[in-house]
Amino acid sequence: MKLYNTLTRTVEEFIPNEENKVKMYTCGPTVYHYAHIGNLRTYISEDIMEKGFKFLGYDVERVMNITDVGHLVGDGDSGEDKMLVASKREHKTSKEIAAYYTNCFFEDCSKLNIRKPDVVSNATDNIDMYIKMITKLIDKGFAYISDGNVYFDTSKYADYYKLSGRNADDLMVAVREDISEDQSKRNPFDFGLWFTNSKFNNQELQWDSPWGRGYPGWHIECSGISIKYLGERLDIHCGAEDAIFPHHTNEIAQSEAYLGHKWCNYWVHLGFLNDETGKMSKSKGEFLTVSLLQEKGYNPLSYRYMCLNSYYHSQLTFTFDILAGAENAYNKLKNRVSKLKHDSIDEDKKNKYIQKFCEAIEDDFNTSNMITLTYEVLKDGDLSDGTKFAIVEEFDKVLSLDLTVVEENKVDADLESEILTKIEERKEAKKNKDFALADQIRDDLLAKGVKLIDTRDGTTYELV
RNA sequence: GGGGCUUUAGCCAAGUGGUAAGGCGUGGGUCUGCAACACCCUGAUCACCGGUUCAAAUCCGGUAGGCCCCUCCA
Repeated sequence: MKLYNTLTRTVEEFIPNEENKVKMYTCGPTVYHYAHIGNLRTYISEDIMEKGFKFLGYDVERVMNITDVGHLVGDGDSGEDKMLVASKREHKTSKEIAAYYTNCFFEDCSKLNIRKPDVVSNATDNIDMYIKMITKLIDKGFAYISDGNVYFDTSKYADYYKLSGRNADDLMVAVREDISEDQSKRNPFDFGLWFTNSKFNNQELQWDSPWGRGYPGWHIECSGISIKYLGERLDIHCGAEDAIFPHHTNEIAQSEAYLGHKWCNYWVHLGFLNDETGKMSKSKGEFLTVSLLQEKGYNPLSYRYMCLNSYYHSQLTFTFDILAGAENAYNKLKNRVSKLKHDSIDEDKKNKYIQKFCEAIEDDFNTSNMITLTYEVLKDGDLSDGTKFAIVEEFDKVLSLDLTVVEENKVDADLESEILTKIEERKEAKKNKDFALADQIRDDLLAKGVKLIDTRDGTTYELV
């Protein structure tokens, strides 16, 4: 199994801590608003990883957090906590906001056939763990208290920059105009572990701690939840590429300082989905949600197909033209599978393709080649239809494109008999060379959403 | 200012040393009363310059463009 590791910037052979077992942690969403399809791309990729490992026979334990506290609003830090803004906007409590958008998030995931991880944990449900970690970090000298807040001292942790490949001298402090430097820190890149005295004073969610009533910093959340549920040695930590610095950098520092040994061996970063102007965001341009795609008539799985057509590590640009192309390809592919007869299955030939599919998984989750392989199967004149179908069914355990799922004919009995009558009438009209009538019948049905398909064996229909 | 990633046909995209997978679209054809569907055929020397090599899209150096990050983001 080959995997690109951000720690070394190379593709490495994946060796888990425990044989045949993968412990993976995946950074989850901040639930103050709907997820856009760029957010969801990350979870599609992680879903492929989880299912890919399982397909290869690994026992996968996967954990995801839900960030329901401690995030700032907008692009600057002049505002308030994101959860708070949402609660004001919608006249709900932070808890209600989080519950509502968490639910929406998993509904979107479901539409994209993203499996819900085994363990999903709210940031606010693990406060005791953060306090335990912060206490130990202070005891060990890695953290200090200043102006009521607890900070991690980056100067005490030698390998602080190993993930990001940067160094302290070259980093700019508060590089963005709308961000001011926190004067309470000893070193400019120290980060907050616990706040009792933040610049955002009306934080709704607060907890008692040894340092006073307050709330946790963002980074401690992922470390805490990961260690709590997956233990001291993690195999894979996933997240989007923008989290490399500072989020994942800080996670490594605080976790390894806390544990006293190496924490995670493989860091996997998912490429962004950009729009034509660059990074997709909720405040800029069209807010692209799964629901919006559906309103525009697209199948969410076309978007999944679009994502799987490329390498998870690369950036991808979204336009509706590209999505339309993907939808076209997806529909054609699914259509071909649906026409396969369910005859005999040749297990040997099937296994050869399964083997090739495993090789694509082992090639750092080469989803593009998984799809290509699907086309190869369908084209292979040496395979029976039943064998092809059985192979595609196996592939779809990872691809999750519903390739072998037959859409239910949502036609009620009355409409069906009407359609069949019309088809007979049209057949009669064609026989009498009354093509005007034949075309009229075809157009009438199409207006009702019923598309006729003429074949050598007669006329069938499908709903459009 | 610094760090990282990236550049393959109209579009999406695979490919990490041996003369460019796959898909969408286009064009042509078969089928059809016509059309749709389906099927067949159809396209690039890999941003540019230089180097290493018998041999480079693939390695090295440089130039140009794009994207991400530098205390909110998937």
